[in-house]
Amino acid sequence: MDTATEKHSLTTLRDRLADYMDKKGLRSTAQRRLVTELFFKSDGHLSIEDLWAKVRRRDPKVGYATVYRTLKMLAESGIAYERKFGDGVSRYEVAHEDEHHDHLICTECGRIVEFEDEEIEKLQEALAKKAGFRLTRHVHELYGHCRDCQAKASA
Amino acid sequence: MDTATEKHSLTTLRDRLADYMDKKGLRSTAQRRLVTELFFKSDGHLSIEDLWAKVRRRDPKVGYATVYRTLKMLAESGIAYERKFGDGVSRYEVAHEDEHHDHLICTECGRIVEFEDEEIEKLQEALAKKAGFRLTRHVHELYGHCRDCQAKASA
DNA sequence: CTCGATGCAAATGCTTTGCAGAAAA
DNA sequence: TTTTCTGCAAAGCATTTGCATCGAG
Repeated sequence: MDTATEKHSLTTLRDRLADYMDKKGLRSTAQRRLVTELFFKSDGHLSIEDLWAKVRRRDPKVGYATVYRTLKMLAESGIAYERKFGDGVSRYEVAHEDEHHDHLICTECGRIVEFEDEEIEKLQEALAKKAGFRLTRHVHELYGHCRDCQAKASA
Repeated sequence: MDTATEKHSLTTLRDRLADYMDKKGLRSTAQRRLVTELFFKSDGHLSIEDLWAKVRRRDPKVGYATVYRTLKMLAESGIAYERKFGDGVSRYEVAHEDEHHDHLICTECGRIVEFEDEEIEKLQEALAKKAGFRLTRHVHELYGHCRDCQAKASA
């Protein structure tokens, strides 16, 4: 494992991407550099539309399909995760190595909070094994109202 | 709570539905009776398409939209759950009172196995509380390969 | 030069809806 | 008769893709 300071650095992400593109013979274009940079710097959980908006502030000529295809590339390379929460829109987030988390989603304001729980991971692994399954991935999303929205509701 | 013997009976489901339709002023039609009966008798996790196929074996004139709208009605009444697993298709299953379960899904053959885990439920409730969330629902899906598909793969 | 990448527009795939005719109540 | 329901076809909507053109290597 990397040291704590460089574990989540942008440099690491850029290197991983460069390796992947090199191996696959993919080309480095101005559009791809723009899309990936803005993606890496974002908070995560962006829809294609969200990222496209950011990209177009810098270069209005970039097409939706390019952002779409670049995010797909990031997902295939393992640098991004593609998530579908309940609203029918795909969202993407940076996939930091050796880190895994799930999500709490506020159905009032759309806020997304990440969580990790070793205990739950172990239980689900054990339970899958008992059912004869070998797990490859899982989806664990908790929907509800965040503190702020509860306060607003009772005000 | 009902006695164990009638807890999951079709009679109970039919009664719950009758109550709901009565309260809402919804009408009992031949199509709705056919769709709901076939749905109640099925194993669960049916797509609209799946149920439509069953319905049309009995009455080829029933339209897709009628099955769609009837399932929506069942979901709104709380008699069915609408689920979206990774494949972009909505699936419906009977929502038995006082029972909750999550799913193991084989990404090879599509098999769906239900599971329940008190421990996990408690942990996620605790964790949500700590984050200031009041939970309304959750999605917990475990994807992997079932025993049969593992066997096939190594054969 | 060559082959992959881009931008646009059109195609998908599923869900949802408008509407005229059919049928409960 | 009045109001809801049905079936069909069309509209929505996010995601994907075909293709002529552009540009990295």
